Amino acid sequence: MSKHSGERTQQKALFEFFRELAIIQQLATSAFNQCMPDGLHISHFSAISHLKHMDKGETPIQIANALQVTKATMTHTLNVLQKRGFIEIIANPDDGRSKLVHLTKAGARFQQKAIDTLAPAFSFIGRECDVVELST
Amino acid sequence: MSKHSGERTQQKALFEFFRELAIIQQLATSAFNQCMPDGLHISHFSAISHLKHMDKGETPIQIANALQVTKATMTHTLNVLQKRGFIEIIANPDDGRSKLVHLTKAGARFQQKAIDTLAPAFSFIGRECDVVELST
DNA sequence: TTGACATAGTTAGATATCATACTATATAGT
DNA sequence: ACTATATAGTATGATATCTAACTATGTCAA
Repeated sequence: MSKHSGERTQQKALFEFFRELAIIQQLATSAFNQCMPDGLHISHFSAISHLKHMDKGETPIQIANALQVTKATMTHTLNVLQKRGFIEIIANPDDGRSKLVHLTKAGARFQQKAIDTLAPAFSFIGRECDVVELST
Repeated sequence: MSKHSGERTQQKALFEFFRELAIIQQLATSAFNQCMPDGLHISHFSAISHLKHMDKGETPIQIANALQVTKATMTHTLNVLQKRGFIEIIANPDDGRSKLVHLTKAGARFQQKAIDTLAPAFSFIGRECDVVELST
């Protein structure tokens, strides 16, 4: 096989890999979204989950980077969460340009509620695959 | 460790797995989209790529199922592609409710152009990982 | 100190996607 | 044959996301 046809084969494999990745992720996203309580989206859950892990307030930019979305998108997401009362946004005392986002008690309750709602839908994965090893 | 805490650990691992999956997919999608020629989106590339693999005309529903999007979304995607002249949509002779989608020469050219544009941006993966084995 | 550049966040406009409701055609059971 | 149900596709309205442009604040170098 020529070097060129090998590269083409590899290209094809790459594209198919990413296509499969997109499909799996879309299926998971769809399933998540359909289970999300109160008409919220997985992006809201992700932001709140990130905040819960962090415990200390994070800047919108930090959250955007962690979740790999643009800062404009994060502005939008945080507005929704603030209107719902799931987060508090205050000025960042260390940087006049910036803000700090904190999870509220209601936000933490929502996160737990979402997990409880989602878990049954995904429990089949736990039955099929033993992924406990993945967590340390 | 109690059965319950084991389940919770597993839950956490699952959520983190899907979060990572979403981030990787979002990075890949973003990179794809930034490289897409003519201001098109990866969804257009995916649909065209699917048609190219199929060679025979497919119904919108078949394409939607293959790419895991809703039929409403596929209607939208196909409208864009049709306006660009990348596909032809005809009535399905076997089913009065349905249609058949065919790739045009221009559509095939676009697909090749997209691959040529995308390949350099993703070639680093080929250098880092030997994924040739994945393709059969 | 001040001016150039960098960074945080917002705003505006575009688009992809979804859920829902609708039309038209097909299929199956009586 | 007729009616009920299912399926293919479209239309509508909502939302999440993106890019680009903008404001405000911080940083650094001359």
